[in-house]
Amino acid sequence: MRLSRLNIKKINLNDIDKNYSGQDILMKLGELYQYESGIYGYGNLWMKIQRIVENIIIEELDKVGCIQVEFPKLQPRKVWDQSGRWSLYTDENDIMFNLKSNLGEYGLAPTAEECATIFGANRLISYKNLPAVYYQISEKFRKEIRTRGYLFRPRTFVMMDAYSFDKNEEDMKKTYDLMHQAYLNIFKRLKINAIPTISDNGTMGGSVSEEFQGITNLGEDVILYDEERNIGINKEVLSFDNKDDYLQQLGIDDLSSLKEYNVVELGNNFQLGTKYSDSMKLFYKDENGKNQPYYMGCYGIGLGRIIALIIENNLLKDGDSIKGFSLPLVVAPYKIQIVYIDDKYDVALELYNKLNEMGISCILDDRNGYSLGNKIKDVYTLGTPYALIIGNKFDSESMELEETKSGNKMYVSLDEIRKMFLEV
RNA sequence: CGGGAAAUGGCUCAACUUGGUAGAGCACUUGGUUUGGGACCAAGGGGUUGCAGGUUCAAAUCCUGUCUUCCCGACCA
Repeated sequence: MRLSRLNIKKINLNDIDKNYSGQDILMKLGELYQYESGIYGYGNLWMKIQRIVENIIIEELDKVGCIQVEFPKLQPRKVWDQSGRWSLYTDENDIMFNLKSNLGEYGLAPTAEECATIFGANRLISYKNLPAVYYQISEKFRKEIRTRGYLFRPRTFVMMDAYSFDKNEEDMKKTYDLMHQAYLNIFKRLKINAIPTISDNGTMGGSVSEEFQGITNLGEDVILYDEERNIGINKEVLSFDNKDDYLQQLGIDDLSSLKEYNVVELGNNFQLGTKYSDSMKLFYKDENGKNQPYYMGCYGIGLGRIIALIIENNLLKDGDSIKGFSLPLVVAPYKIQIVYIDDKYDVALELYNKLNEMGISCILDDRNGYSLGNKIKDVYTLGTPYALIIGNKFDSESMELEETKSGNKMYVSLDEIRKMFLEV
């Protein structure tokens, strides 16, 4: 990408939000825009990162046999009436945006159990079709009473939600475990420390659930973490009447050995059992041709939260002041940002073309009127992991490559760059 | 929904206490000099101070209402 085409705004790093610096940098650049509380527009950088995160999630889910689909964002009321959750979501919890029109009443998807169950039941007619897992990655809409932390808790956000169908409880648990493992793989690839955590089941119904909590000092929740077994327990559980049941279930008897972390909920998985199959009266035929309920599970991952967490957890600081951030290589849409002094434009352009040909995506900072120093500073504000600096002493066999996260500089040839980025 | 805070140019803020019709830095435009770690000089554009009402000769400033945004809590696949 040529930076002259991106039209980012010049920013003053003294002005940025001290709490959510990374996201505020994107706001000030114009790469995020807030229309009103909790409703955002996303720029090039955010969307490119999102596509990468999506692809990693898709790859890992496909690996365990999940099927990518898409359910409607505009959901007819009758779909929600079928499970009896319309009033729960529009009155009692008042979480769903709903609207009336001359065509009828609708809700903007806050989740999709009903749609998924209908969709699944339409084609999972026989026990021979089971198990099955359908998932989508799409925007969700929720009337969050209080938005918070930019994209950590907005009112519209992108989420992966999956729905599993099984013959019985035992199979449901197997699928649940399979998804658990897929989640661990996803977070591992994203370089995020996400801890499987026990907590309250909420209003989803079903008996078993777990959260995947990402460690960040901006976190809303507090968990106690058992490092040895890589399992956490939400601190709120300790105030429950039946907290001993939870602790016993986990085999925890000494709370003092657990570490406390602030976390943000990145994923949440549930064993739903037959709740939706029963309430919506949607069944499959067993070996004897009799109706049987689906044992379902649902599984969610918040993409926006993942991206926000990655950005906020990888800030670059100079003392107390924020310089920018540095994306982990796996999620960086552009791996290298080429900055040059004006009379080295030809060299820079040639390198830009060669890197692109090699399949190493990069940014060419071809803006006019910027000093080399200006351009280097903007590498940090865009989060690009590496800066290729082309100055007076340029030597094609020993080019200056700065790793922004560490500030370390190395001197490499094009061939060595190829090895670094393509043969990892 | 309970508690708190703030609304002044694109951004971050000042002026409000003690009323006299708005100012700085950054950003933007033009010209010139710079160009290796967020340069400089000169000129210029942009705000009926969130909205409505009240007090007053006079309101960004005082009073009332209201909308919005942010923070704490409650809530929350």
